[in-house]
Amino acid sequence: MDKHYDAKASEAKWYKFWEEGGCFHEEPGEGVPYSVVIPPPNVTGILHMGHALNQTIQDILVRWRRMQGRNTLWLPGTDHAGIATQNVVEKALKKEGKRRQDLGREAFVERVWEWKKQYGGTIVHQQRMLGNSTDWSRERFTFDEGCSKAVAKVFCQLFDEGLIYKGNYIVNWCPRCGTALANDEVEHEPNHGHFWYVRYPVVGSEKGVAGEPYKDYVMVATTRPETLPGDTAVAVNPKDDRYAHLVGKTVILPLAGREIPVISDDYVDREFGTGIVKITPAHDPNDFLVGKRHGLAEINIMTDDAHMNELAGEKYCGMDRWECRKALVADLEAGGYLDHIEDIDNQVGHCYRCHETVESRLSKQWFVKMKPLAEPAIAAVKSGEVKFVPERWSKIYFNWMENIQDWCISRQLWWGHRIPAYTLRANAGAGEDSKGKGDELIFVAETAEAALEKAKARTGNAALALADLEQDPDVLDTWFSSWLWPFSTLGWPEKTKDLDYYYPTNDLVTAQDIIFFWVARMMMAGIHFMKKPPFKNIVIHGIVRAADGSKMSKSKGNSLDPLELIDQYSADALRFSIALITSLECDTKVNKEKFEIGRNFTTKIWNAAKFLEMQEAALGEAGADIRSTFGKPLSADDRHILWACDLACRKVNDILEAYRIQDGALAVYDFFWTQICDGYVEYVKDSPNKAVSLAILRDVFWKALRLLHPYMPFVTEEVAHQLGFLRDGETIMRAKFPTGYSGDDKKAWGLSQEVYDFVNAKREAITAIRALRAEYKVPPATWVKVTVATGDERAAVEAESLKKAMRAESVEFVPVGSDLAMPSKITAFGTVYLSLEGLVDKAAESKRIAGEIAKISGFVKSAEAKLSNENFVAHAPEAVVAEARRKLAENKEKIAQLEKLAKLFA
RNA sequence: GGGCUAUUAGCUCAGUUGGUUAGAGCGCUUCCUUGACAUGGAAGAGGUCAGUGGUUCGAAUCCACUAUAGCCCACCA
Repeated sequence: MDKHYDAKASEAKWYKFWEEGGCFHEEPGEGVPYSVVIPPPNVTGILHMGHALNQTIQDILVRWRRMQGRNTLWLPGTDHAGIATQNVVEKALKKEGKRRQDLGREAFVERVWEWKKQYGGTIVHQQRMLGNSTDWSRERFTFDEGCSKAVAKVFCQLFDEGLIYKGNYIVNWCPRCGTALANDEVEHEPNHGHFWYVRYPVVGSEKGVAGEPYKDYVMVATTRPETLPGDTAVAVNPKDDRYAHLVGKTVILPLAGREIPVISDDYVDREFGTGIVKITPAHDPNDFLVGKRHGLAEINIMTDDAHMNELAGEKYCGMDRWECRKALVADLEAGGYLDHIEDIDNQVGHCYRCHETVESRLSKQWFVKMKPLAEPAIAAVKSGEVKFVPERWSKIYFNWMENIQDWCISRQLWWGHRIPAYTLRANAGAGEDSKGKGDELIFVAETAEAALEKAKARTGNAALALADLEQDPDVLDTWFSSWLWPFSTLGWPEKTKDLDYYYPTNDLVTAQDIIFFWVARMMMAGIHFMKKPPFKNIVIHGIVRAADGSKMSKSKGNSLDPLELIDQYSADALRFSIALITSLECDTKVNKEKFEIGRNFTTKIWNAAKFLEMQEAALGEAGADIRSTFGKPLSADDRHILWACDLACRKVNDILEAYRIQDGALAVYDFFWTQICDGYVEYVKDSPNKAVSLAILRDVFWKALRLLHPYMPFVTEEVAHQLGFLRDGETIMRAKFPTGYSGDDKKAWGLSQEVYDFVNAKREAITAIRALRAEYKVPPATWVKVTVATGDERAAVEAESLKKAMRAESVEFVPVGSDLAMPSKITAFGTVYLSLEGLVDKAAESKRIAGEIAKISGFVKSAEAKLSNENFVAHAPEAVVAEARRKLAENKEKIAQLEKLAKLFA
């Protein structure tokens, strides 16, 4: 083996080997399936720490299951990310001085596809750097042919079932981009605004003179005076005694002169403003809901680009909204309607793309009725059919699902799945019955041809042609394709073997921020279209944060780049470190130094492997099989490591079964570093039976590598080959994941908890002597005399190995209770005494001892009190009581010895 | 305002149904380049588990309140 591990070369080599060798691929058929779909990253994306965490967890689960022998599929892919991708391409166009409108829809979409072809693979290549064992032969794209088919079918089915409708709704509207924005696409920012107090005269009251107050009016406070022409009511709280007498009356809308009712609604906050609100259903989301409850008219007074329309009144028609605000406020003042103006700090929504102030606006959009879909999805989690890990996330899921709102699925973009709804062009013969209530005739079908047939049948006009149909210009929300991801990627709506075998998937691993957008919707779609929830477990992990706890973002410059970390430390180091420092329970703060853990561990593994190789070479018996130890006597240390290995194997399996990725990393780290390297390797160096010990080391090493493989795929593969555990062409990916030793083997080797504890006790004794040496500043070169008071007859056998470890010229054994005045420490092995032969400063030592006695006395006192408490003795488990007794006795003995010592130094 | 979560060593975090004198990594102190490894080894210092009260023989763990921090939703006319 080389002196240093070349991670870069190794990682490139093995990934190529795995991918080209089809190691990530399985065919449906035999065995128990285990499948996972990746949360598809945006095709515009580049790999960030969130991906690294998310995908590391998935790869650990997937590699582990594969090694267990499950027929495993981890399906990769990307999301077409409508608005983000369109934005990227628009930016590129801008550099050429063009807008998308200059190209026209078709050419623009073509242009986006070209962009995708050229740059869309970036993240897919970056994922390979992580070592993901995704089956690239099944890679999908939410906008590929199959997924598009699925989207069209789903839309049509939901429409036929009456679950999709087109309706007026209040949406966040960006006047500059000309599109509806999802709630998460609106950024709220603090704003210094004003509160305009406006008087609405009560009908029947006398009109005052201009500039003077009306005698009888209601005072409304508003931050949006320009929406006043759209008011269709004013509202008060039903419990507000101040205004109870007004409810049911009508008031005059200033300037417009219309009469509007005074209504009462719980939405109104008595404490805020004047306690009276103007209701503008077409321009405020809350007012919209109030309007629905009270059957109010919705008057849209603005155009798509936020200019006033004719409904705003002749004077304001054509004005920009801010211009209108000025003009209208001036007119209110002139008319005596304006009482006063107040400063107020509030929040105003901005478009996340162009930063224009978002307008709440009534518009025709497509919606999915969510309630009927949500109910079975709630039930699936309630019944335990689908589980959240950690379980608490189900609360958040229920909270959202039980208050679910209809989903606005139309977007005024060009890049995305075109809505499969068609209307007849104006000049086409539509037939008499299609006109009437102002509703347009809509034909929803998966293809234009099918829509045409429907149109012909509906209108009775057989002469209609495709050219007479006009497709809805909008596209669907990106999530409308991702919510089908677990089955559309397996071939649905076709009946494929993959779908049959791998659906439902087993685990879905994602961060908390898309539980609503994605997880909940996948649940609904899976249950509705496949009749089965799309996965069995939903594993939610935290978010990766910067060292100061803030979100990582490129603009802040506080983000770590996983690719840089891979370059500097290796993919294994990145994976292991992130697994070790991340708990599912909460967010993770990371800084660069954290990744040294994984890098150092990689080095440790490499060096330990070198040790094994060298020792075997020296012995001239390279690669002895564990079977060569059968029937041979094993030392306590040999049996100790075998027991520890067995424990580790069981532990890691149990831990991964419970998705405790972090604990698994810790367990395997501790097993390798503490048990194998610090413990057994140190023993092997001086083992009296090296051939046997090396065979054992070889065996536990191979088990450790396999336990580690899900976390550190590359270095484990490399070392497994270097040490000859695998032949050329074989891979650790397909090696069996260790489950521990058989009961028969353990019996034959004489393994037991007792032996394991004995060796731990022996090591404790060694540590105690080292500590005593350090306390009394005995130089390392000085060989000391050690005495051990023990009743354990096994101890004497260890005298030789103790000598070396303690750097003792002699180790003497005496019976328990021997009266020795020497510095000592009590261990499970026995009490160890260190002969100093007058090496210390007596005064200082005497003082130190006094302090120590005081400290231990405190404990003895409280322990005595505890043990004299009848209730404790009666209720506490036996082992706890026994342990307490033992500790008490031990500490009493400690004090006795210290007192002897004190006399010695007095 | 509604919902959720956190507060344990200087830092980042474990601590699984309540039960030893509360652990790990990093950092820090001291010592050690002995043939796997200084990206290492040995030893050590450092915590009244945010606060107050309650339940209990026993609380970091369960309950209530308080303080502080964070997240999500709704967002204020």
